[in-house]
Amino acid sequence: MKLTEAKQQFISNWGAFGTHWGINRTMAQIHALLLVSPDPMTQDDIMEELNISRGNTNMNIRELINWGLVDRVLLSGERKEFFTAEKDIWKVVTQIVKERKKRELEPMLQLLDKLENVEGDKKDKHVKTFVDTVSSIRKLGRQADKTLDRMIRAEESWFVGSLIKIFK
Amino acid sequence: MKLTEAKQQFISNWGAFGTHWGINRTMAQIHALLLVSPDPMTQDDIMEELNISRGNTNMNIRELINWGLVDRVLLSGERKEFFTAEKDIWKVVTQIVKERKKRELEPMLQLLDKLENVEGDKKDKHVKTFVDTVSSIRKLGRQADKTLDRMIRAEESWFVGSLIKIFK
DNA sequence: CCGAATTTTCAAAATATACTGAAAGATAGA
DNA sequence: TCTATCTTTCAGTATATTTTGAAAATTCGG
Repeated sequence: MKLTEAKQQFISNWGAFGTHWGINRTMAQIHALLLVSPDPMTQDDIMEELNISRGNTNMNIRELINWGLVDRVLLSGERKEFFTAEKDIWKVVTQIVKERKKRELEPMLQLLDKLENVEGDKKDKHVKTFVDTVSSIRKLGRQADKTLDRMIRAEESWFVGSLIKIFK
Repeated sequence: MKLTEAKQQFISNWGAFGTHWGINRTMAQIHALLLVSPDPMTQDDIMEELNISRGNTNMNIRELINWGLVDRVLLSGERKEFFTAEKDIWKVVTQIVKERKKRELEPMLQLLDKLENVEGDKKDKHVKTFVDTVSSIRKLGRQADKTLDRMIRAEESWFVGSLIKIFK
């Protein structure tokens, strides 16, 4: 397979993959493109390569920057802004975990804390089932939260341990 | 907070949470409802509780059954079908991991294997960056795949280890 | 086998999400 | 400061996804 075709397949599949995880197709595709591009690219480069509008490109680059996955780069002598993606996949994963934890897991845990204190008689099976379920989700969530913190700090844990051997 | 209100908040937030992870709102809400319901429910119960149509209810229940998160239950003397959700959260998580691995991770790994064999001169920096990126994603993915297998088998690993202490 | 009860299907409608492109805003060199 | 270049915004449009509801299919007791 030729590079051009391989690149297209990678980008298109990465986009589809992203949509299964609540990430919009274009954002995932821009990320994929930058991941496999050796040099920083401009908005116009990206627009052209992916056949998308200026507005769309701009919006999704910004979002990628917010997620900490893409950086703005200024090349001396160039007026335009260039963009580049972090290539160390372990860092990419860590960054995504960090953000999703903050945006989704933590608010969910706060909610569960609140819901666990529902009024009512624990002998009522409806109350009991509700409290038990919420409580077990909360516990699992808290545990995951702690573990992910450890992973982010990249100091211990099996996952980091086994992966660090491969990547560092 | 009263049970009714708590239940509603749980269901509605679980639905919103799901959408961030590529799961449709209704499916997540039905799951949430069944999770906190002590007894099996019929389609009509669910329709009424969540104010959704028969078709929608039916389709999403089926999908939850496909995911292995909900079971059809036949109560003796009852013509209607009843539905119930697995309440053991660890089993729920394992089941979701198992399915997503099969549906998303494995196909992605197959693609990456193929793409890593792109033609071309490795000294060309475009080829090199492509191959390096694909290769590092593939390696991380393979590692994750193995680890998740272990987690599914629930026989070892930090995560299981630390969680099993809490849940079993 | 009949027919009422129940479940499933799916085309059409509703809703939610993403994308475009032109205009406004910002920036930097002359 | 002025102007050409580049970036950002956002209302309108397009696309994708979800939901409805009525009709078709299935099921089960008699």
